[in-house]
Amino acid sequence: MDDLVENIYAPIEVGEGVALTRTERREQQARRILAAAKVCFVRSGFKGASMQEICAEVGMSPGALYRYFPSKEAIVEAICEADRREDAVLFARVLQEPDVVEGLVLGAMAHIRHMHEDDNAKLFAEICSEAMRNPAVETTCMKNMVEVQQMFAAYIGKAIERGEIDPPVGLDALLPTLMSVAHGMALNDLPAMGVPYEKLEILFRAMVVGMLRPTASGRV
Amino acid sequence: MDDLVENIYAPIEVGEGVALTRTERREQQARRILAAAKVCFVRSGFKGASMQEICAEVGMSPGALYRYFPSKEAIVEAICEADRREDAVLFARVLQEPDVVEGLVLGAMAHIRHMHEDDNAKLFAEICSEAMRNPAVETTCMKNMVEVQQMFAAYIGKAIERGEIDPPVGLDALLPTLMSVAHGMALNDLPAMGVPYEKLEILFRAMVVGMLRPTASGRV
DNA sequence: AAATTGAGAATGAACGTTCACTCTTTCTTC
DNA sequence: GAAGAAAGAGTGAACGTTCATTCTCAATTT
Repeated sequence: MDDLVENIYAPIEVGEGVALTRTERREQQARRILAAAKVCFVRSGFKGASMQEICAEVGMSPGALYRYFPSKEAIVEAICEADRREDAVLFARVLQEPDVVEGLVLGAMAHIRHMHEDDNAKLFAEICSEAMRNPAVETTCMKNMVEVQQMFAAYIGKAIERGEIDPPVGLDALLPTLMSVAHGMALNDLPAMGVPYEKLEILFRAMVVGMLRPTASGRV
Repeated sequence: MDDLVENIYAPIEVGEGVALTRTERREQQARRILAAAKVCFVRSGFKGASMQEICAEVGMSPGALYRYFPSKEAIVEAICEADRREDAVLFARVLQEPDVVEGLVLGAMAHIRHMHEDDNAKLFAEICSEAMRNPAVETTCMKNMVEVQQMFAAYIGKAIERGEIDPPVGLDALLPTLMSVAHGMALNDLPAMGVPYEKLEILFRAMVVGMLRPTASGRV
């Protein structure tokens, strides 16, 4: 971290003397800025963190930083975009689990685990409130949510067709509710509040069973 | 709203020519400021809303406003305090319901309904992210949460003693989880997303039944 | 030589807060 | 109960600071 100042034009993370192309270096610098900005936003909030604070965190002058991002708003949007994408990728793994109840438990637990690590819950809380008044961020969140929701709708829909589960309400009500439940558990960072993962899993499974109502024929 | 400017010393909301005492007037002005500040904070966020914006919303000069609150921070804290208290009062009603499952359903639905109205969900999202870095707000939220949680712990604990329910985990894990679930459903403002109250209620009841496991003897 | 990357001072707008002041109400004194 | 002093409520310009952003220029790479 400290030796970055020594030679500012040297490759940033030198791995066995590998030289970086111009565009590679540019991308690496941009990533460095985003990582530092995330730290600042978690610490001070989107509005509360100043460009100077971010500059200090990256170890870069304002002039240099503005070569990579045209505005603070652009950094905020890039961070939200990246965070939401990370989340969507996490959920995608679920689809491989044949048992739909276990699939949802797996997905929720991965989500909660992810939020618990690296201050992601704090960032997510910030994104949620920002999305309520920043149209660009709102669009990003909406797009992500719809994407994840459609994915799960197909996953759960197939289980219904196979007759494995029999939910008391339609998918259009079931899915937003399921997601908001997982959302709440992740946002509150229950592991940080002393609730162990195992108990969380037991409870979430109980909830999912209650909502999906697995049929006798669906049981393994 | 407009005629407030005509005579600045007249009672603010004149009801049948009733004159207000000094302190009554002061309290009324303070409430007026808080109401206007809430509108601004929902619109622009705690950091995003300026004192000028709040002044314009109340129809008051900065000098006057600072007679009622010593700082912007004080207004933020007062708003958070009031919102959390409102929430706690709402939950308190639940305790009168003898059936514990119905009590929790009632509480959660009231909570969700309350959040859906008056932009309370937006304010709550703001409070959540503020609580993560503002110690004063964090304390307010914590105190409120502990209070509500203890109330519910006693309520559910008694039902366990009576043998009406048999949850798979202890109260220390059950309560935070239950609360974060209701929290998530309220924060996401599911009614605004097109999920009707009735279906929400069906799903929440199914979840609670799954988590509390009512016994045969407890059934009505 | 041309282009890229960076530093860091400078810029103007906006911020929270304070100030000197005016107007209204209340209290005191006769 | 009228006159005058004291206190309270409100105004809006002004203050010092901080903000996001830009500008000028030097160092480095191609």
